[in-house]
Amino acid sequence: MRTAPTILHLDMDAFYASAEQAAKPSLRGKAVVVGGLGPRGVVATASYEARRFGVHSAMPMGQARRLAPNAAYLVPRFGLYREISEQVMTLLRALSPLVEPLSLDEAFVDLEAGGVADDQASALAVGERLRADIKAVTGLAGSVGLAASKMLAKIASEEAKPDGLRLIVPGTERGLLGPMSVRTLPGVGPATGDHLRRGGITTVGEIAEAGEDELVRLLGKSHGSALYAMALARDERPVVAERESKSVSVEDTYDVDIHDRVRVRGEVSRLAERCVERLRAAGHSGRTIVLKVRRFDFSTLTRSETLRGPTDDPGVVREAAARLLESVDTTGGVRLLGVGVTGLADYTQEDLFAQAQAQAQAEAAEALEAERNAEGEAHEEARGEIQGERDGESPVEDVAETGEAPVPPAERRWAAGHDVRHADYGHGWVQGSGLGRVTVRFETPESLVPGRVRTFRTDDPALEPAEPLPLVAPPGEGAGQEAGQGAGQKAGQRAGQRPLV
DNA sequence: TCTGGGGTCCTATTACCA
DNA sequence: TCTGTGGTAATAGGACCC
Repeated sequence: MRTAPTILHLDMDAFYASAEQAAKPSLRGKAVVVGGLGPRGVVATASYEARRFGVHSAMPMGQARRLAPNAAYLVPRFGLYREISEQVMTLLRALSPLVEPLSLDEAFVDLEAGGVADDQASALAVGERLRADIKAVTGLAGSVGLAASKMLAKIASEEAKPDGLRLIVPGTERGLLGPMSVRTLPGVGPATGDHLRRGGITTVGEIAEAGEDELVRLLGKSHGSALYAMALARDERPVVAERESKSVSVEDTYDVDIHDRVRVRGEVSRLAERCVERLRAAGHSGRTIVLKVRRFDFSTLTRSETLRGPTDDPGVVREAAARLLESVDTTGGVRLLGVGVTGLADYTQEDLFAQAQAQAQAEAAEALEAERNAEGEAHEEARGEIQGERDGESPVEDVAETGEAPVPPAERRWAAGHDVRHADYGHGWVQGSGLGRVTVRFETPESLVPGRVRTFRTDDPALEPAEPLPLVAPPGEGAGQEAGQGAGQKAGQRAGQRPLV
Protein backbone atom coordinates (compact mmCIF):
# COMPACT_ATOMS: atom_id res chain seq x y z
CA MET A 1 0.00 0.00 0.00
CA ARG A 2 1.29 3.42 -0.90
CA THR A 3 1.84 5.85 1.89
CA ALA A 4 1.66 8.95 -0.31
CA PRO A 5 -1.20 10.19 -2.50
CA THR A 6 0.59 9.67 -5.79
CA ILE A 7 -2.18 8.29 -7.99
CA LEU A 8 -3.87 11.07 -9.92
CA HIS A 9 -7.26 10.76 -11.56
CA LEU A 10 -8.30 13.37 -14.08
CA ASP A 11 -11.90 13.79 -15.12
CA MET A 12 -12.87 16.51 -17.59
CA ASP A 13 -16.04 18.30 -16.50
CA ALA A 14 -19.12 17.58 -18.65
CA PHE A 15 -16.63 16.95 -21.40
CA TYR A 16 -18.66 16.85 -24.63
CA ALA A 17 -20.95 19.67 -23.55
CA SER A 18 -18.04 21.83 -22.37
CA ALA A 19 -16.22 21.28 -25.65
CA GLU A 20 -19.31 22.44 -27.53
CA GLN A 21 -19.65 25.49 -25.32
CA ALA A 22 -16.02 26.36 -25.94
CA ALA A 23 -16.53 25.97 -29.69
CA LYS A 24 -19.79 27.96 -29.70
CA PRO A 25 -19.67 31.14 -27.63
CA SER A 26 -23.42 31.60 -27.85
CA LEU A 27 -23.87 28.44 -25.77
CA ARG A 28 -21.62 29.46 -22.89
CA GLY A 29 -23.49 29.60 -19.61
CA LYS A 30 -26.48 27.89 -21.20
CA ALA A 31 -28.08 24.46 -20.97
CA VAL A 32 -26.45 22.19 -23.55
CA VAL A 33 -27.33 18.56 -24.13
CA VAL A 34 -25.18 16.32 -26.33
CA GLY A 35 -26.51 12.99 -27.49
CA GLY A 36 -28.47 11.10 -30.11
CA LEU A 37 -31.18 13.32 -31.57
CA GLY A 38 -33.33 10.58 -33.09
CA PRO A 39 -36.53 9.33 -31.49
CA ARG A 40 -34.50 6.77 -29.58
CA GLY A 41 -31.54 8.90 -28.61
CA VAL A 42 -30.15 9.19 -25.11
CA VAL A 43 -28.13 11.92 -23.40
CA ALA A 44 -24.38 11.47 -23.58
CA THR A 45 -23.48 14.59 -21.61
CA ALA A 46 -25.44 17.49 -20.16
CA SER A 47 -23.79 20.79 -19.26
CA TYR A 48 -24.02 21.81 -15.62
CA GLU A 49 -26.67 24.35 -16.60
CA ALA A 50 -28.76 21.55 -18.10
CA ARG A 51 -28.24 19.35 -15.06
CA ARG A 52 -30.06 21.94 -12.99
CA PHE A 53 -33.19 20.94 -14.89
CA GLY A 54 -32.63 17.33 -13.93
CA VAL A 55 -31.08 16.24 -17.21
CA HIS A 56 -28.32 13.67 -16.87
CA SER A 57 -26.34 11.10 -18.85
CA ALA A 58 -28.14 8.03 -20.18
CA MET A 59 -31.53 9.73 -19.91
CA PRO A 60 -33.81 9.27 -22.93
CA MET A 61 -33.68 12.39 -25.09
CA GLY A 62 -37.45 12.78 -25.05
CA GLN A 63 -37.41 13.09 -21.30
CA ALA A 64 -34.56 15.60 -21.44
CA ARG A 65 -36.52 17.75 -23.88
CA ARG A 66 -39.47 17.80 -21.56
CA LEU A 67 -37.29 18.81 -18.61
CA ALA A 68 -35.25 21.39 -20.52
CA PRO A 69 -37.16 22.42 -23.64
CA ASN A 70 -34.99 25.47 -24.22
CA ALA A 71 -31.63 23.75 -24.01
CA ALA A 72 -29.44 23.44 -27.10
CA TYR A 73 -29.50 19.87 -28.41
CA LEU A 74 -26.40 18.76 -30.28
CA VAL A 75 -25.12 15.61 -31.87
CA PRO A 76 -21.71 14.45 -30.59
CA ARG A 77 -18.59 15.27 -32.64
CA PHE A 78 -16.12 12.61 -31.66
CA GLY A 79 -13.43 13.87 -34.01
CA LEU A 80 -13.27 17.15 -32.09
CA TYR A 81 -13.37 15.43 -28.70
CA ARG A 82 -10.60 13.06 -29.73
CA GLU A 83 -8.36 15.96 -30.69
CA ILE A 84 -8.92 17.71 -27.38
CA SER A 85 -8.42 14.41 -25.59
CA GLU A 86 -5.06 13.95 -27.30
CA GLN A 87 -3.93 17.38 -26.11
CA VAL A 88 -4.91 16.47 -22.56
CA MET A 89 -3.25 13.04 -22.69
CA THR A 90 -0.07 14.68 -23.94
CA LEU A 91 -0.03 16.88 -20.85
CA LEU A 92 -0.54 13.81 -18.68
CA ARG A 93 2.25 11.89 -20.35
CA ALA A 94 4.58 14.76 -19.60
CA LEU A 95 4.02 13.93 -15.93
CA SER A 96 4.65 10.21 -16.09
CA PRO A 97 5.13 7.35 -18.52
CA LEU A 98 2.40 5.51 -16.63
CA VAL A 99 -0.83 7.02 -17.97
CA GLU A 100 -3.95 4.88 -18.23
CA PRO A 101 -6.72 6.46 -20.29
CA LEU A 102 -10.19 5.19 -19.35
CA SER A 103 -12.07 7.10 -22.02
CA LEU A 104 -11.70 10.31 -23.98
CA ASP A 105 -12.14 12.40 -20.85
CA GLU A 106 -10.65 10.36 -18.03
CA ALA A 107 -7.29 8.91 -17.08
CA PHE A 108 -5.15 7.69 -14.21
CA VAL A 109 -1.55 8.85 -13.81
CA ASP A 110 1.07 7.24 -11.57
CA LEU A 111 2.92 10.30 -10.32
CA GLU A 112 5.47 8.26 -8.38
CA ALA A 113 6.55 6.42 -11.53
CA GLY A 114 6.96 9.78 -13.20
CA GLY A 115 9.14 11.01 -10.36
CA VAL A 116 7.14 14.23 -10.22
CA ALA A 117 5.58 13.74 -6.79
CA ASP A 118 6.42 11.67 -3.77
CA ASP A 119 4.51 13.40 -1.03
CA GLN A 120 1.35 15.34 -0.34
CA ALA A 121 2.69 18.79 -1.10
CA SER A 122 4.33 17.88 -4.38
CA ALA A 123 1.24 15.93 -5.50
CA LEU A 124 -0.97 18.93 -4.82
CA ALA A 125 1.35 21.20 -6.75
CA VAL A 126 1.40 18.85 -9.73
CA GLY A 127 -2.40 18.57 -9.68
CA GLU A 128 -2.98 22.31 -9.63
CA ARG A 129 -0.45 22.96 -12.34
CA LEU A 130 -2.00 20.26 -14.49
CA ARG A 131 -5.42 21.86 -14.19
CA ALA A 132 -4.00 25.22 -15.18
CA ASP A 133 -2.18 23.71 -18.15
CA ILE A 134 -5.29 21.94 -19.36
CA LYS A 135 -7.23 25.17 -19.20
CA ALA A 136 -4.51 27.03 -21.06
CA VAL A 137 -4.17 24.45 -23.82
CA THR A 138 -7.79 23.38 -24.32
CA GLY A 139 -9.82 26.10 -22.67
CA LEU A 140 -11.66 23.43 -20.66
CA ALA A 141 -11.95 22.58 -16.98
CA GLY A 142 -10.92 19.26 -15.54
CA SER A 143 -11.18 17.96 -12.00
CA VAL A 144 -8.34 16.17 -10.29
CA GLY A 145 -8.38 13.55 -7.56
CA LEU A 146 -5.25 12.54 -5.68
CA ALA A 147 -4.99 9.51 -3.42
CA ALA A 148 -2.99 6.41 -2.65
CA SER A 149 -5.02 4.14 -4.95
CA LYS A 150 -7.00 4.22 -8.17
CA MET A 151 -10.35 3.80 -6.50
CA LEU A 152 -9.75 6.62 -4.04
CA ALA A 153 -8.27 8.94 -6.63
CA LYS A 154 -11.38 8.45 -8.72
CA ILE A 155 -13.68 9.08 -5.79
CA ALA A 156 -11.64 12.18 -5.00
CA SER A 157 -12.01 13.64 -8.50
CA GLU A 158 -15.74 12.96 -8.34
CA GLU A 159 -15.90 14.96 -5.13
CA ALA A 160 -13.76 17.71 -6.62
CA LYS A 161 -16.18 18.36 -9.49
CA PRO A 162 -16.75 20.74 -11.02
CA ASP A 163 -13.45 22.46 -11.72
CA GLY A 164 -11.72 21.42 -8.52
CA LEU A 165 -9.03 19.36 -6.87
CA ARG A 166 -9.31 17.01 -3.94
CA LEU A 167 -6.69 15.04 -2.11
CA ILE A 168 -7.49 12.15 0.18
CA VAL A 169 -4.92 12.03 2.95
CA PRO A 170 -3.60 8.50 3.46
CA GLY A 171 -4.96 7.10 6.72
CA THR A 172 -8.27 8.94 6.49
CA GLU A 173 -9.78 6.67 3.83
CA ARG A 174 -11.93 4.38 5.98
CA GLY A 175 -13.55 7.24 7.83
CA LEU A 176 -14.28 9.04 4.60
CA LEU A 177 -15.69 6.01 2.84
CA GLY A 178 -17.80 4.68 5.72
CA PRO A 179 -20.90 6.88 5.37
CA MET A 180 -20.86 6.90 1.57
CA SER A 181 -23.42 5.01 -0.50
CA VAL A 182 -22.37 1.61 -1.81
CA ARG A 183 -22.99 3.06 -5.26
CA THR A 184 -19.85 5.16 -4.81
CA LEU A 185 -17.69 2.07 -5.22
CA PRO A 186 -16.62 1.12 -8.71
CA GLY A 187 -18.47 -1.98 -9.87
CA VAL A 188 -21.64 -1.27 -7.91
CA GLY A 189 -24.40 -0.43 -10.35
CA PRO A 190 -28.18 -0.64 -10.09
CA ALA A 191 -28.30 -4.45 -9.88
CA THR A 192 -25.58 -4.90 -7.26
CA GLY A 193 -26.93 -1.90 -5.36
CA ASP A 194 -30.36 -3.54 -5.14
CA HIS A 195 -28.81 -6.82 -4.14
CA LEU A 196 -26.95 -5.22 -1.28
CA ARG A 197 -29.95 -3.18 -0.18
CA ARG A 198 -32.04 -6.33 0.05
CA GLY A 199 -29.28 -7.68 2.28
CA GLY A 200 -29.65 -4.59 4.46
CA ILE A 201 -26.49 -2.90 3.23
CA THR A 202 -26.61 0.66 1.90
CA THR A 203 -23.30 2.24 2.94
CA VAL A 204 -19.67 1.37 2.42
CA GLY A 205 -19.24 1.11 6.19
CA GLU A 206 -21.93 -1.55 6.30
CA ILE A 207 -20.07 -3.59 3.71
CA ALA A 208 -17.00 -3.52 5.92
CA GLU A 209 -19.06 -4.52 8.96
CA ALA A 210 -20.81 -7.35 7.13
CA GLY A 211 -17.55 -9.13 6.55
CA GLU A 212 -16.12 -10.88 3.55
CA ASP A 213 -18.07 -14.12 3.97
CA GLU A 214 -21.39 -12.31 3.92
CA LEU A 215 -20.41 -10.32 0.83
CA VAL A 216 -19.35 -13.47 -0.98
CA ARG A 217 -22.63 -15.10 0.02
CA LEU A 218 -24.58 -12.15 -1.41
CA LEU A 219 -22.61 -11.47 -4.59
CA GLY A 220 -20.47 -14.49 -5.32
CA LYS A 221 -16.78 -15.14 -4.90
CA SER A 222 -15.15 -12.73 -7.26
CA HIS A 223 -17.42 -9.74 -6.94
CA GLY A 224 -17.97 -10.24 -3.22
CA SER A 225 -14.36 -10.30 -2.13
CA ALA A 226 -13.40 -7.52 -4.52
CA LEU A 227 -16.08 -5.29 -3.08
CA TYR A 228 -15.14 -6.12 0.48
CA ALA A 229 -11.55 -5.12 -0.25
CA MET A 230 -12.72 -1.83 -1.78
CA ALA A 231 -14.82 -1.08 1.28
CA LEU A 232 -11.71 -1.42 3.42
CA ALA A 233 -9.97 0.98 1.04
CA ARG A 234 -7.74 -1.82 -0.13
CA ASP A 235 -6.98 -1.42 -3.81
CA GLU A 236 -3.62 -2.42 -5.16
CA ARG A 237 -4.45 -2.24 -8.85
CA PRO A 238 -1.52 -0.74 -10.72
CA VAL A 239 -1.81 2.00 -13.32
CA VAL A 240 -1.39 0.23 -16.65
CA ALA A 241 -0.51 2.10 -19.81
CA GLU A 242 -1.32 0.53 -23.16
CA ARG A 243 -4.13 -1.89 -22.61
CA GLU A 244 -4.79 -3.62 -25.89
CA SER A 245 -8.36 -3.96 -27.02
CA LYS A 246 -10.09 -7.32 -26.94
CA SER A 247 -13.02 -6.78 -29.25
CA VAL A 248 -14.34 -4.52 -31.97
CA SER A 249 -18.04 -4.02 -32.58
CA VAL A 250 -20.59 -1.80 -34.26
CA GLU A 251 -24.27 -1.57 -33.56
CA ASP A 252 -27.20 0.52 -34.68
CA THR A 253 -30.50 1.26 -33.03
CA TYR A 254 -33.16 1.96 -35.62
CA ASP A 255 -35.61 4.81 -35.38
CA VAL A 256 -38.44 2.34 -36.00
CA ASP A 257 -38.34 -1.42 -35.53
CA ILE A 258 -37.41 -3.43 -38.60
CA HIS A 259 -39.86 -6.20 -39.44
CA ASP A 260 -38.78 -7.10 -42.94
CA ARG A 261 -36.46 -10.08 -42.75
CA VAL A 262 -34.75 -9.10 -46.00
CA ARG A 263 -33.93 -5.68 -44.59
CA VAL A 264 -32.62 -7.27 -41.42
CA ARG A 265 -30.25 -9.36 -43.48
CA GLY A 266 -29.16 -6.29 -45.42
CA GLU A 267 -28.46 -4.36 -42.23
CA VAL A 268 -26.47 -7.21 -40.70
CA SER A 269 -24.39 -7.36 -43.86
CA ARG A 270 -23.69 -3.61 -43.71
CA LEU A 271 -22.80 -3.78 -40.03
CA ALA A 272 -20.39 -6.63 -40.72
CA GLU A 273 -18.62 -4.51 -43.31
CA ARG A 274 -18.38 -1.53 -40.98
CA CYS A 275 -17.07 -3.78 -38.24
CA VAL A 276 -14.33 -5.14 -40.48
CA GLU A 277 -13.37 -1.61 -41.55
CA ARG A 278 -12.80 -0.73 -37.92
CA LEU A 279 -11.04 -4.02 -37.28
CA ARG A 280 -8.62 -3.40 -40.12
CA ALA A 281 -8.09 0.22 -39.22
CA ALA A 282 -6.95 -1.02 -35.82
CA GLY A 283 -4.59 -3.47 -37.50
CA HIS A 284 -6.38 -6.50 -36.13
CA SER A 285 -8.06 -9.67 -37.21
CA GLY A 286 -10.32 -11.79 -35.06
CA ARG A 287 -11.58 -15.30 -34.67
CA THR A 288 -15.01 -15.07 -33.07
CA ILE A 289 -17.93 -13.34 -34.78
CA VAL A 290 -20.76 -12.09 -32.58
CA LEU A 291 -24.24 -11.10 -33.72
CA LYS A 292 -26.36 -9.01 -31.38
CA VAL A 293 -30.10 -8.57 -31.72
CA ARG A 294 -32.34 -6.41 -29.56
CA ARG A 295 -35.97 -7.19 -30.23
CA PHE A 296 -39.03 -4.97 -30.16
CA ASP A 297 -39.56 -5.78 -26.46
CA PHE A 298 -35.94 -4.82 -25.59
CA SER A 299 -34.98 -8.43 -24.98
CA THR A 300 -31.38 -8.80 -26.15
CA LEU A 301 -29.65 -11.89 -27.38
CA THR A 302 -26.26 -12.70 -28.84
CA ARG A 303 -25.12 -15.51 -31.07
CA SER A 304 -21.48 -16.23 -31.78
CA GLU A 305 -19.37 -18.46 -33.93
CA THR A 306 -15.68 -19.16 -33.67
CA LEU A 307 -13.71 -19.68 -36.85
CA ARG A 308 -10.71 -21.90 -37.18
CA GLY A 309 -8.38 -18.96 -37.56
CA PRO A 310 -8.53 -15.17 -37.29
CA THR A 311 -9.85 -13.22 -40.23
CA ASP A 312 -10.22 -9.65 -41.38
CA ASP A 313 -12.02 -10.58 -44.57
CA PRO A 314 -15.33 -8.73 -44.93
CA GLY A 315 -16.85 -11.61 -46.87
CA VAL A 316 -16.04 -14.11 -44.17
CA VAL A 317 -17.41 -11.93 -41.40
CA ARG A 318 -20.51 -11.07 -43.42
CA GLU A 319 -21.30 -14.71 -44.02
CA ALA A 320 -20.67 -15.76 -40.45
CA ALA A 321 -23.02 -13.00 -39.29
CA ALA A 322 -25.60 -14.06 -41.84
CA ARG A 323 -25.42 -17.67 -40.63
CA LEU A 324 -25.84 -16.56 -37.04
CA LEU A 325 -28.87 -14.49 -37.99
CA GLU A 326 -30.58 -17.57 -39.37
CA SER A 327 -30.79 -18.96 -35.83
CA VAL A 328 -32.63 -15.90 -34.54
CA ASP A 329 -36.37 -15.29 -34.64
CA THR A 330 -37.03 -11.67 -35.59
CA THR A 331 -40.77 -11.78 -36.04
CA GLY A 332 -42.21 -8.93 -34.05
CA GLY A 333 -39.41 -6.64 -35.16
CA VAL A 334 -35.90 -5.67 -34.09
CA ARG A 335 -34.85 -2.31 -32.66
CA LEU A 336 -31.08 -2.92 -32.67
CA LEU A 337 -28.60 -4.99 -34.62
CA GLY A 338 -24.90 -5.33 -33.96
CA VAL A 339 -21.90 -7.24 -35.28
CA GLY A 340 -18.69 -7.71 -33.36
CA VAL A 341 -15.40 -9.58 -33.54
CA THR A 342 -13.49 -10.88 -30.53
CA GLY A 343 -10.51 -13.12 -30.06
CA LEU A 344 -8.33 -10.47 -31.66
CA ALA A 345 -4.93 -11.17 -33.12
CA ASP A 346 -2.66 -8.87 -35.01
CA TYR A 347 -1.82 -11.21 -37.79
CA THR A 348 -0.20 -9.63 -40.79
CA GLN A 349 -1.91 -9.77 -44.14
CA GLU A 350 0.70 -12.27 -45.31
CA ASP A 351 0.03 -14.63 -42.46
CA LEU A 352 -3.65 -14.42 -43.09
CA PHE A 353 -3.29 -15.05 -46.75
CA ALA A 354 -1.03 -18.02 -46.21
CA GLN A 355 -3.37 -19.37 -43.60
CA ALA A 356 -6.44 -18.94 -45.78
CA GLN A 357 -4.69 -20.73 -48.60
CA ALA A 358 -3.57 -23.60 -46.43
CA GLN A 359 -7.05 -23.88 -45.04
CA ALA A 360 -8.70 -23.76 -48.42
CA GLN A 361 -6.46 -26.55 -49.57
CA ALA A 362 -7.09 -28.62 -46.50
CA GLU A 363 -10.81 -28.20 -46.87
CA ALA A 364 -10.76 -28.93 -50.55
CA ALA A 365 -9.06 -32.20 -49.75
CA GLU A 366 -11.57 -32.83 -47.00
CA ALA A 367 -14.45 -32.12 -49.33
CA LEU A 368 -13.04 -34.44 -51.94
CA GLU A 369 -12.77 -37.19 -49.39
CA ALA A 370 -16.26 -36.58 -48.13
CA GLU A 371 -17.54 -36.72 -51.65
CA ARG A 372 -15.93 -40.07 -52.17
CA ASN A 373 -17.24 -41.43 -48.91
CA ALA A 374 -20.76 -40.06 -49.08
CA GLU A 375 -21.56 -41.05 -52.66
CA GLY A 376 -23.19 -37.90 -53.98
CA GLU A 377 -25.38 -37.63 -50.88
CA ALA A 378 -26.07 -33.88 -50.36
CA HIS A 379 -23.19 -31.57 -49.43
CA GLU A 380 -22.28 -32.24 -45.85
CA GLU A 381 -22.77 -28.96 -44.13
CA ALA A 382 -19.18 -27.80 -44.51
CA ARG A 383 -19.44 -24.36 -43.03
CA GLY A 384 -16.65 -23.09 -45.22
CA GLU A 385 -15.46 -20.29 -42.98
CA ILE A 386 -12.30 -19.08 -44.54
CA GLN A 387 -13.00 -19.89 -48.12
CA GLY A 388 -16.40 -18.29 -47.98
CA GLU A 389 -15.75 -16.25 -51.11
CA ARG A 390 -15.91 -19.48 -53.07
CA ASP A 391 -19.68 -19.48 -52.98
CA GLY A 392 -19.98 -15.84 -53.87
CA GLU A 393 -23.29 -16.22 -55.63
CA SER A 394 -25.42 -15.74 -52.59
CA PRO A 395 -28.96 -14.98 -53.69
CA VAL A 396 -29.81 -13.65 -50.26
CA GLU A 397 -27.57 -10.65 -50.66
CA ASP A 398 -28.65 -9.81 -54.12
CA VAL A 399 -32.13 -9.35 -52.77
CA ALA A 400 -30.87 -7.38 -49.81
CA GLU A 401 -28.95 -4.96 -51.96
CA THR A 402 -31.82 -4.06 -54.21
CA GLY A 403 -33.06 -1.66 -51.51
CA GLU A 404 -32.89 1.88 -52.88
CA ALA A 405 -30.00 4.02 -51.69
CA PRO A 406 -31.36 6.15 -48.86
CA VAL A 407 -31.17 9.89 -49.44
CA PRO A 408 -29.94 11.52 -46.25
CA PRO A 409 -32.55 13.93 -44.92
CA ALA A 410 -31.51 17.51 -44.22
CA GLU A 411 -31.22 16.76 -40.51
CA ARG A 412 -28.52 14.21 -41.30
CA ARG A 413 -26.56 16.22 -43.85
CA TRP A 414 -26.74 19.36 -41.72
CA ALA A 415 -26.51 17.78 -38.27
CA ALA A 416 -27.24 20.06 -35.34
CA GLY A 417 -24.00 21.43 -33.95
CA HIS A 418 -21.75 20.59 -36.88
CA ASP A 419 -19.46 23.22 -38.32
CA VAL A 420 -20.07 24.81 -41.70
CA ARG A 421 -18.51 27.48 -43.86
CA HIS A 422 -20.38 29.96 -45.99
CA ALA A 423 -18.74 31.70 -48.92
CA ASP A 424 -19.87 35.11 -47.72
CA TYR A 425 -20.41 34.79 -43.98
CA GLY A 426 -17.51 32.56 -43.00
CA HIS A 427 -17.39 29.94 -40.27
CA GLY A 428 -20.46 28.89 -38.31
CA TRP A 429 -22.41 25.95 -37.00
CA VAL A 430 -25.76 24.38 -37.73
CA GLN A 431 -28.37 25.40 -35.24
CA GLY A 432 -31.12 23.37 -36.82
CA SER A 433 -32.47 22.10 -40.09
CA GLY A 434 -35.56 20.74 -41.74
CA LEU A 435 -38.19 21.57 -44.33
CA GLY A 436 -35.52 22.42 -46.86
CA ARG A 437 -33.94 25.04 -44.62
CA VAL A 438 -30.83 25.07 -42.49
CA THR A 439 -30.21 27.66 -39.80
CA VAL A 440 -26.61 28.65 -39.12
CA ARG A 441 -25.06 30.73 -36.39
CA PHE A 442 -21.90 32.45 -37.56
CA GLU A 443 -19.36 32.41 -34.78
CA THR A 444 -16.03 30.79 -33.86
CA PRO A 445 -14.42 29.83 -30.57
CA GLU A 446 -12.76 33.25 -30.64
CA SER A 447 -15.97 35.23 -30.93
CA LEU A 448 -16.52 37.49 -27.96
CA VAL A 449 -20.28 37.72 -28.31
CA PRO A 450 -22.87 35.33 -29.71
CA GLY A 451 -22.76 35.27 -33.48
CA ARG A 452 -25.46 36.17 -35.92
CA VAL A 453 -28.03 33.65 -37.15
CA ARG A 454 -29.03 33.18 -40.78
CA THR A 455 -31.19 30.67 -42.58
CA PHE A 456 -30.40 29.13 -45.97
CA ARG A 457 -31.86 26.60 -48.31
CA THR A 458 -30.36 23.17 -47.61
CA ASP A 459 -29.03 23.07 -51.17
CA ASP A 460 -27.40 26.51 -51.05
CA PRO A 461 -24.15 26.06 -52.98
CA ALA A 462 -22.38 28.68 -50.89
CA LEU A 463 -22.76 26.52 -47.79
CA GLU A 464 -20.52 23.57 -47.10
CA PRO A 465 -19.56 21.37 -44.15
CA ALA A 466 -16.38 22.43 -42.35
CA GLU A 467 -13.85 21.09 -39.89
CA PRO A 468 -14.06 22.27 -36.28
CA LEU A 469 -11.73 25.15 -35.40
CA PRO A 470 -9.25 24.83 -32.53
CA LEU A 471 -10.81 25.88 -29.23
CA VAL A 472 -7.76 27.86 -28.25
CA ALA A 473 -5.94 29.74 -30.98
CA PRO A 474 -2.39 28.45 -31.40
CA PRO A 475 0.14 31.03 -30.18
CA GLY A 476 0.82 33.71 -32.76
CA GLU A 477 -2.48 33.29 -34.53
CA GLY A 478 -5.05 35.81 -33.54
CA ALA A 479 -8.76 35.89 -34.14
CA GLY A 480 -9.75 36.76 -37.67
CA GLN A 481 -6.85 34.82 -39.08
CA GLU A 482 -9.47 32.79 -40.94
CA ALA A 483 -10.29 34.69 -44.07
CA GLY A 484 -13.94 35.51 -44.29
CA GLN A 485 -14.61 34.65 -40.68
CA GLY A 486 -14.60 38.28 -39.67
CA ALA A 487 -17.26 39.59 -42.00
CA GLY A 488 -20.39 37.93 -40.70
CA GLN A 489 -19.23 37.91 -37.17
CA LYS A 490 -18.31 41.57 -37.01
CA ALA A 491 -21.47 42.53 -38.76
CA GLY A 492 -23.33 40.71 -36.02
CA GLN A 493 -21.39 42.49 -33.33
CA ARG A 494 -21.90 45.89 -34.93
CA ALA A 495 -25.62 45.44 -35.15
CA GLY A 496 -25.69 44.15 -31.58
CA GLN A 497 -27.79 41.22 -32.69
CA ARG A 498 -29.34 39.12 -30.00
CA PRO A 499 -30.45 36.21 -32.11
CA LEU A 500 -33.14 33.96 -30.79
CA VAL A 501 -32.04 30.52 -29.74
C1' DT B 1 -42.18 8.76 -22.28
C1' DC B 2 -39.06 4.77 -22.40
C1' DT B 3 -34.23 2.85 -22.49
C1' DG B 4 -27.17 4.77 -27.33
C1' DG B 5 -22.74 2.93 -28.56
C1' DG B 6 -18.46 1.19 -27.43
C1' DG B 7 -16.27 -1.56 -24.53
C1' DT B 8 -14.70 -4.88 -20.19
C1' DC B 9 -15.20 -8.61 -17.01
C1' DC B 10 -17.61 -12.44 -14.76
C1' DT B 11 -20.54 -16.62 -14.50
C1' DA B 12 -22.96 -20.73 -15.87
C1' DT B 13 -23.54 -24.34 -18.98
C1' DT B 14 -22.09 -27.42 -22.36
C1' DA B 15 -18.87 -29.77 -25.44
C1' DC B 16 -14.85 -31.99 -26.13
C1' DC B 17 -10.63 -34.31 -25.13
C1' DA B 18 -7.02 -36.90 -22.83
C1' DT C 1 -14.66 -51.00 -23.67
C1' DC C 2 -17.00 -48.48 -20.25
C1' DT C 3 -17.00 -44.88 -16.93
C1' DG C 4 -15.33 -41.07 -14.30
C1' DT C 5 -12.52 -36.98 -13.92
C1' DG C 6 -10.61 -32.77 -14.77
C1' DG C 7 -9.18 -29.10 -17.84
C1' DT C 8 -10.08 -26.00 -21.52
C1' DA C 9 -12.93 -23.91 -25.24
C1' DA C 10 -16.95 -22.23 -26.83
C1' DT C 11 -21.29 -20.12 -26.07
C1' DA C 12 -24.85 -17.06 -23.92
C1' DG C 13 -26.16 -13.76 -20.84
C1' DG C 14 -25.68 -10.05 -17.59
C1' DA C 15 -23.63 -6.24 -14.96
C1' DC C 16 -21.00 -2.38 -15.25
C1' DC C 17 -18.34 1.64 -17.05
C1' DC C 18 -18.00 6.18 -19.64
